[in-house]
This record gives sequence, C-alpha cells and structure tokens, in this order.
Amino acid sequence: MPHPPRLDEQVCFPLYAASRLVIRLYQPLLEPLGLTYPQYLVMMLLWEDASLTVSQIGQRIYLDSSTLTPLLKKLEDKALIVRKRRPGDERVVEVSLTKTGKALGLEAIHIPERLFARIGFPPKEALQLRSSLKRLIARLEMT
Amino acid sequence: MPHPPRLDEQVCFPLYAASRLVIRLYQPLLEPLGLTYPQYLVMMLLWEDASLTVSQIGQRIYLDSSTLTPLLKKLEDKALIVRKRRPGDERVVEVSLTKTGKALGLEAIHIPERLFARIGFPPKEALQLRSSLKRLIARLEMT
DNA sequence: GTCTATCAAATTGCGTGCGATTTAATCGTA
DNA sequence: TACGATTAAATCGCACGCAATTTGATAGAC
Repeated sequence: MPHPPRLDEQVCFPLYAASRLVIRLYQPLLEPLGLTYPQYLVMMLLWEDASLTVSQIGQRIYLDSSTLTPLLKKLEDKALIVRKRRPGDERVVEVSLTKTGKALGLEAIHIPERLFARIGFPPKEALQLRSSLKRLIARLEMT
Repeated sequence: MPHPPRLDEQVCFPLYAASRLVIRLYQPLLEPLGLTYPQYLVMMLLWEDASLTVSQIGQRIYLDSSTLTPLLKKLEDKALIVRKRRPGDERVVEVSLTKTGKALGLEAIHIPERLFARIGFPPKEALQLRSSLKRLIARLEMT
C-alpha cells in the first residue's frame, strides 16, 4: 500500500534532529569560550594544524567560502585567527591561529568529556554510531 | 596526554556533516515539488495528520514558533496549507492541508526510495543507524 | 606576450534555527 | 469578578548554509 512519506520511517530526519539537539547541548559549554558550534569546528581544525587555507577548512567540514568567509571574519574580530593572502598566490587566503586562539584550545580540553557526560549515551554505542556515520559520509562524498 | 579537541574524535561532527550532506541530496528531489527540506518535514506530518497546531508540529520536529511561523507562512503562500486560529481558544493556530497540499503527498511517494537509491547505503546498516539515532534522540529529549 | 580558461574567495539573496522579547488570549485564585 | 500568571504565536536580531554570481589572480594555449 503506497502512501506519502512518513516522518517515522525516514533516516534523514533522526540525523537532522539529533544533530540539532546535540548542537544545542554544546551551546552552554561553548558560550564561555565565545564560540558558536561551527566556529568551534573551525577552531578544532586549527588546534591540530595551526595554519590552513579557506579551501582546506571547507573540504574538512563541508562548507564553502560563502559560509566560511563571514565566519572567519568573526573569528578574526575575536582575535583568535589571522587571515592573510598567500604571497606568490594572492588567490589563496591562509588562516592561522593567534596566540589567543591557540590558548583557547587549552580551555576547550574538557568540552568533549563534559558533553559526553551530559548526553549519557553508552560509550560503546557512541563509537559504533560514529563509525556508522563515517561510512555514511564516505558514501555521500562519492556522489 | 591531554590535547585540545580534535575533529576526528567527535561524535557530533559526523552527525552534523551527515545531516547536511543528506539534505543536499534531497534538494534535487524536492525542488520539483517546490519544497525545502524543513518544509518537507512539516508536510510529512500533515500528510499523516491533516490538521495540527503549530505547537504539535514543533514538538514533533523540535522547532519553535520563531522558526515555524515564517516557514508555515511560506507554505500558505504556496497554497499547500491554511492557518486558522482555533475558535474557542484564539491563542492556538490550527494548520491544515489544502487539497493542493494533500495532492502533493502523492507526488512525494517515491522520494524516500529515490533518495535511498542515491545514497546506496546498505539497508541493514541504515535501519541500525536509524534505531541508534532514535535512542540518542530519546536521551537528548530527557535533558 | 596576449587572451581565454580556471581557480580561490568574496558577495548577494533567501531560508532556516534559535535566544530573547512581545503580544494577545485564557486560566486561576482570591 | 478583577487581576496577575500562564500559555501559544509572533516578532526581532543574529549566525549560519547554500545556490548563484562576481571579483581578482594565475595558468595554459597559441
């Protein structure tokens, strides 16, 4: 019996809902650092690699310059990063951590465990969920 | 050895990334119906229950009136729904399907399977992912 | 060397999300 | 039956996301 799509039967909706609900939980943890969740993602990349181009950041978190440019400007206003055109290829903008931005990484160290404690999801299932999501993302990247 | 949070180790990021990537895949399927993804979610609810209040919709998809009001007005502009204050309690707004809106449900019947085909994710793993996400959402709802 | 194609960011316009506040209606209780 | 509390939507301000276009710089073909 064919019928119009039902919310309960979808896979995408729980993805969308869970994503937004978890980001809401992050909020009170990120607020003391003065970061939004997408800003936090960019900072995480830079805490690992202190300098990246806009494109490299975009490839890692699946955002393009139309989203990143304003976001990066906000991080620059907060003095967490600097943006500099690459000498020798002025098309490329290099984003790098400032001392303040690097220091913020230390303040963020306990965020993941605090978030995890709040959710109270079984660690085993969390790991399995993550690996399942990563396989899904790998498939989505192909298309 | 404590270190700043790393993107690879997070559970939330794959959630956020997968959600956005899947929504992107929906786009070309929804475009012929003239719907965005969140609008599609609302329509799915109404295809099941032809009349719901703004609050009821919000509870089901975790959005509040500040997001829903403008979205519902757009659906009304497209003549897919009507919004009417409830006689007897003027605080409540009843959202109901128009004939056009109901008819659109038939055009949407094959969207889920077409999307699923595009992703090419093993059905077994998809079901397991969905149930895991639903458990996660249940935990998130408690807080 | 010039001219076109390509490339990286930036810009623009629109649709969410969401915290915070406002508006209007109803409820509860003295 | 007043009147403060509560409730449901709406409004406002700000920060994403993303399609489409623009801007400016470099690369390639001739």
